Amino acid sequence: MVVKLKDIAQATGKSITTVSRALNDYDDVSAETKSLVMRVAKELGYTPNTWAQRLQKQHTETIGLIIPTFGPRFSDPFFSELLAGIGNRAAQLGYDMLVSTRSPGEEERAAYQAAINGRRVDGFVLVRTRRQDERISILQEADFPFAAFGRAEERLDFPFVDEDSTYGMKLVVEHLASLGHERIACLAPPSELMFAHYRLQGFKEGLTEADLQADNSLILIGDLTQRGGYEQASKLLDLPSPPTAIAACNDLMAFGAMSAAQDRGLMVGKDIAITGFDDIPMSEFSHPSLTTLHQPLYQIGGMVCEMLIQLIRGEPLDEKYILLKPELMVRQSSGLSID
Amino acid sequence: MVVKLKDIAQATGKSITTVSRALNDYDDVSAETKSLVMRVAKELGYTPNTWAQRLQKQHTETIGLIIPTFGPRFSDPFFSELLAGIGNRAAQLGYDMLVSTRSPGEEERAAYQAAINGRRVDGFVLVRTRRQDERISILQEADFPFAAFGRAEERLDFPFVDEDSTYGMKLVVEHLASLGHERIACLAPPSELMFAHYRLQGFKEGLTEADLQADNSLILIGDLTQRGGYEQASKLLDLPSPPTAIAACNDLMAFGAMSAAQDRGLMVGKDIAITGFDDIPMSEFSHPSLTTLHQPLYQIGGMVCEMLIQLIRGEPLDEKYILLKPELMVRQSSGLSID
DNA sequence: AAAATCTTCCAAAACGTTTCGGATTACTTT
DNA sequence: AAAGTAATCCGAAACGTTTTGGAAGATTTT
Repeated sequence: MVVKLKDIAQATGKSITTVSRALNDYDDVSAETKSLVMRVAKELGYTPNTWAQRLQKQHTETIGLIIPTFGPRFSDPFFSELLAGIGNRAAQLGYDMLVSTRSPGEEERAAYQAAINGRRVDGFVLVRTRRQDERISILQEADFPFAAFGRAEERLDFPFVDEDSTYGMKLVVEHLASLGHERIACLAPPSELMFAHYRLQGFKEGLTEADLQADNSLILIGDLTQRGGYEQASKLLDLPSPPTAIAACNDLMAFGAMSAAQDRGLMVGKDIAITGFDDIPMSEFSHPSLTTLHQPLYQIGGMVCEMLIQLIRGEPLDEKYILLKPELMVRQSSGLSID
Repeated sequence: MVVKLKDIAQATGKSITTVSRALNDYDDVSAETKSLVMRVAKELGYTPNTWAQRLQKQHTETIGLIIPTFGPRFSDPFFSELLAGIGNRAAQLGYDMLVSTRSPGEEERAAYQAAINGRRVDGFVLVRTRRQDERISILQEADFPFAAFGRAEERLDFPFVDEDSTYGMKLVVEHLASLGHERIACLAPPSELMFAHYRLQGFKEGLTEADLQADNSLILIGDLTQRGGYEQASKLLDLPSPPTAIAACNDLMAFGAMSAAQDRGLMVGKDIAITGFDDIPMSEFSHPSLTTLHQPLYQIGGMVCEMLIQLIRGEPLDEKYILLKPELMVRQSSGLSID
């Protein structure tokens, strides 16, 4: 049988109220009673019933995270890093994390609504923001706390952490241009994703600044997976005049592109330059190692989580908008100067 | 304001009881009343308060997953695949998933105790079983439902899914031996992990069956990360007479080993053979692509989850013990015959 | 016409906790 | 000795739901 307050009350001869107040360290309970109650509670192995507590206190000490997926899975290392960052910070701050996956659309909407109305979580971490992001409007209308990794199209006001993707892609293009590349292709993410916008913008600005011609046939959209990168890069490489460099908008697609190049007998880092974005742990160990932009995903997860919890607790936010500068990690895949 | 049963009762002129029963489709409510209640509930945007429901019903429709970590993170793609499998199956069956990470020891124990006593979840999925696994005894003593991915040392009786690692490693050794390798090294996992035991056993049995000498100096323990694989493989490669093949016990270490070899100017798949275990999505796209053992992690996650939920619901289990045969995926990293 | 059976409804209790608003006792102060 | 103040304690209400055990009325059976 599970021990409840009543049992402790009986064992100590005190009332339920007093036991409760003793355990919560109220100061209208004598030191004596407190220590008695504590001792007995420990002896009996008491742990509070979470639901009763939550029903009463009206908050859950739980944050929610609904990962948007297109296929059924989210095995993207990008998410695992982020998830780890969020989860561990949450644990440190005494919060649980409720995780699920939904594909954007009716299902996702319903999941948010249910969680909000059922007060299942105290707030949400939003990841991979989209241009017209209905999640944001749902949460804002319900006046429900959330913090996001990523910005939104319209200048909606909510706390976020984001990296300056535009800046990052400019760095990459500048790097490639400085190596002598003139036909630089881009593997872009699906355009409804907010970061697709920023990265593509950076890519284009980078070309302009390097006095290079933008060629739309060299911008292909991939689904962020290795397979997608492979397929789109194959198309690029089979063009009559293929690019000499491919800037992928995430590492996974870059790996796919590397495979496509290697399958065509090209030596990545010599015959062709390939770059990524994210710097997932893998990229340091691939062959050749991947030139990419470092995002401290684990830390970012922690930051978003902390923001959210401050928001939930009604504490003032240290910073409401955080924009990080990604760092260019030059490795082998971009190679040396091509001339 | 959040809509509750009382509001619907008021709006319809029925009692709270009737409203509750109408919404739950009891058959002592007239069809008329039911549809009225349903309509009004929809109009008002009613969603039940989860905690009140749980407090009353005494179950949570939530499964727990505590990922054991050594460092602070769990960005291992192995876990993300598995997590995805568990989470999606759980969602399909109407369950939430509560995820956290703890490093084995006091912290982990406390997390389990709190979740059990606070009835925070209905059951646990246990991953990465250990030889003396206190989690199992805690759960069994509390008579708390759980299903595991992995077996345990003592023949404790609990439902599990596992792959036959011994068989898998034998396949690998056989494959390497058939290519002419005689000095085969092994990158083993920390020995307290249950699967370390099975994989090492398979490795040794494989050697015996191939009439090869086991050489303990060729068995090194790594921490399952790329970095660990890199470091341990470096030691092997710097031996006076280095191995010609390295069988790593997971893909991540295999990738690390590949880097170590490549950094020494060796061509993997030609100068040295390297194999992995798990077949994470990455391994198909690495260069060279990795010969490894395929485990359907996503499906395994789903299976364990389903077992657990059957257990929770008191339904008979389709199968209580599931042992899967991993499949050898021969790719480039093991190369061709070496003579 | 009385008794039995359905059908439809509901008041009240229960789940385990926290909190509100006193109540009691003991100790100080007048 | 009476009045005031602290220090402890506790009964009852509340959180929002489900379930128990019946009640009321309509219909059928005897």
